Amino acid sequence: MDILEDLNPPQREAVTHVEGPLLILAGPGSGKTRVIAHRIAYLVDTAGVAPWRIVSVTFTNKAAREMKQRVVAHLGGVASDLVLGTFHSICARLLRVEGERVGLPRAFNIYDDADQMALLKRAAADLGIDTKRFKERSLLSGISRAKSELLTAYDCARASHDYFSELVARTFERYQELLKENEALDFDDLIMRTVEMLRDHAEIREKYQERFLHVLVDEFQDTNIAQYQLARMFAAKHGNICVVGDPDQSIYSWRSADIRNILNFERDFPQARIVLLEQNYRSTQTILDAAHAVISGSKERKQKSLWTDQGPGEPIVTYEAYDEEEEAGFVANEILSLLKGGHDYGDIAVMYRTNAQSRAIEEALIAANIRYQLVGGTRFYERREVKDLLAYLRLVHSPFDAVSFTRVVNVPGRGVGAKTLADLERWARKMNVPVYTALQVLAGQETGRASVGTRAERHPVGARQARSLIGFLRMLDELIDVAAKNNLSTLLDGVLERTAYRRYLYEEFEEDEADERWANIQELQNVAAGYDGLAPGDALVAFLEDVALISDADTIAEGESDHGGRVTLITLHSAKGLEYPVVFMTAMEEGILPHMRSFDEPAQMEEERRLCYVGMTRAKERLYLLRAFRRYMMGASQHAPPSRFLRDIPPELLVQRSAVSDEAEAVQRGPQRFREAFRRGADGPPAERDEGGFRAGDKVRHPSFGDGVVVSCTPTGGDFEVTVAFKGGAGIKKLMLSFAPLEHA
DNA sequence: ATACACGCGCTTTTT
DNA sequence: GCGCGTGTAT
Repeated sequence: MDILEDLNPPQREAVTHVEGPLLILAGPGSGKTRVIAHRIAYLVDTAGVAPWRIVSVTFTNKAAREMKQRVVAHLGGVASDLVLGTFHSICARLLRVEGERVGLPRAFNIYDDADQMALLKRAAADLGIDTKRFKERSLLSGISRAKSELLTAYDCARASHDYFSELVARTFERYQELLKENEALDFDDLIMRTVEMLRDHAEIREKYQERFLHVLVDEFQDTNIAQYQLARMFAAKHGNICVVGDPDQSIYSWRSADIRNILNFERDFPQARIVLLEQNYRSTQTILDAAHAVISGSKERKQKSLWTDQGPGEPIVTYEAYDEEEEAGFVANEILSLLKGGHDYGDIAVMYRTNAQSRAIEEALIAANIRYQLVGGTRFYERREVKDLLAYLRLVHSPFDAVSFTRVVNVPGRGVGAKTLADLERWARKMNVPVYTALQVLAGQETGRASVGTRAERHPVGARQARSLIGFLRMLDELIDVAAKNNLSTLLDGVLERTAYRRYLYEEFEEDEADERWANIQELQNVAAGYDGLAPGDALVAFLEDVALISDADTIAEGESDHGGRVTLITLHSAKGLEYPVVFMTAMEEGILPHMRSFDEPAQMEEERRLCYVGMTRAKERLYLLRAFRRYMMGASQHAPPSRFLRDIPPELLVQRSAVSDEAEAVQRGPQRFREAFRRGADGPPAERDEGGFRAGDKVRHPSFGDGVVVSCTPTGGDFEVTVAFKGGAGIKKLMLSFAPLEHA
């Protein structure tokens, strides 16, 4: 079979082991996606398995798409019969098909994080919870964690052991009621309800268990208990379950991913074949050695090696910048010379621990005129204008969706304020009907003439407000009508037209901001147009579902080597599964990587280590490990010592880069020396060495910004803020200098 | 009902 | 340094 030819022996074993459970432990860059794709092709071509009897679960939609492409390359069109997607998308599909039989509304909406928060706030408010003391976010994550272990609100209540967990249980119960009222499922529900459905309904369970001859799970180390349970249920009849993962790349425990699943797998399937993929086809030996040195610092880890026959390649470049601005400047400069050296924009990624760090990098890249794409941050589908329009579409799909209703009932403004809305909601609750129904009743009362008593006795809303509300209801009904008869583009046009959304944008925002937001809406129209081939009802369902389950990482442009490439700015988490010839890891500092929130939890510290490992192993040819001497965090400038992970890397693998060696060395030695270097740098006479630091007119030289003149120096707390005008393009910079001797020296 | 001003707490990571 | 919620003035 020719598909086996270009595989190494363990890969070949992983592909051809057809019968029975299989655990593939695959190091980074070991070709695991290829192995899965080949395995699917092998199952179909050689083992004669019908594609529709194979279910293959990936972590992101992008991974699913990639997988599909690869399988199509082997198998052609029949690949479209595969059940291939993320846990969430596969479950959503299953629930659409079977959900009605188990009591799910036929048109449920899927709530994303923001919707969940909105709902949770209501639940907390209903219960009178002091959200100053108990954060909505932690209540929600408590609920989420419970669901990912298949626990119900009732289970939680029984297991609650302190006040907080009791509160979580109570909030959970109310939150779940609200979801039901709104005809919505959250992310965790998608999994949990599917598991419950299969558990409680024998005929549905048997149907799928009979059907799924082979189950494949990628990124197994990132699955939670519920997902593992689901995979096991899928595979229960035929027992052909193949999971692929790498414990060293487990970085999602905060999302309830349970590293124990791998151990449990070995326990649940003692006869499972285990295959280790250790040969790396991605990185140079230098990068692998450094990454290995970092991950080896982890305790309780299965010893696993990584090797390549590629040779050592370039040393890893480290650099300590003065602050994040200079760090970003270094990145930009280095990118420019890489581009000159023949690299393409698409070859390069800049990675960071937290999204907030992207700003400094972005500014530097803009200044240097370097094209980039930002992954994460304010995502397209989280933009206000996009969410508004989606809320309209969701209302059309399911008018009982109160979260969407609340969002747009007064957007654009139509004179329905918070008070009116609250009155309406209270009234609806009194009658024990959804808000939408209450609104219909209200409309009936206002239009019908046979009214008894005063208006206030019927509904609690003022006349003007009632008119606005009825207008909104009529519009919604019209749109529902439009949706039934027309394609999705027409529906979206209808929404825009009837709401005069464009006018609203230009009234609400400055012109250029309105332009930008309108462009986003046009982009949304482009996406919607892609569904115009489907029947009206199906298109809306498919569109809303795709949008709810899509993540930003799914839209990363492929690093095509044409001239349209862009430098990628991405968090370490989102970078998992990707690879780039050149990788910059920024902010290799204590407090950032590892993050300060991990300091008191050894298990979390281990996860930070794995995160660092994941980042390093994204690099194919060149790796940069950068840090800044001080960094602005939460408004204040703070000194950050180098990351402990840097210390684990053998020095012979590293080369320290500096712009001007003397000064750069001073930077590394701390502010005292740095200041001296600063003074010494220029040709003028040294300023008086009084405690005030610099004086206006002092000539200075900075390792990155070059020569400059001090404009002012003002003491702020224990520090001095020095403003320097630099010659050439660097402009005026403010630098913070500290006189306190630092542990750094 | 809306518009603006002020204070507060906080930032991990995302399907 | 920013977004959010609360408070006050039109």
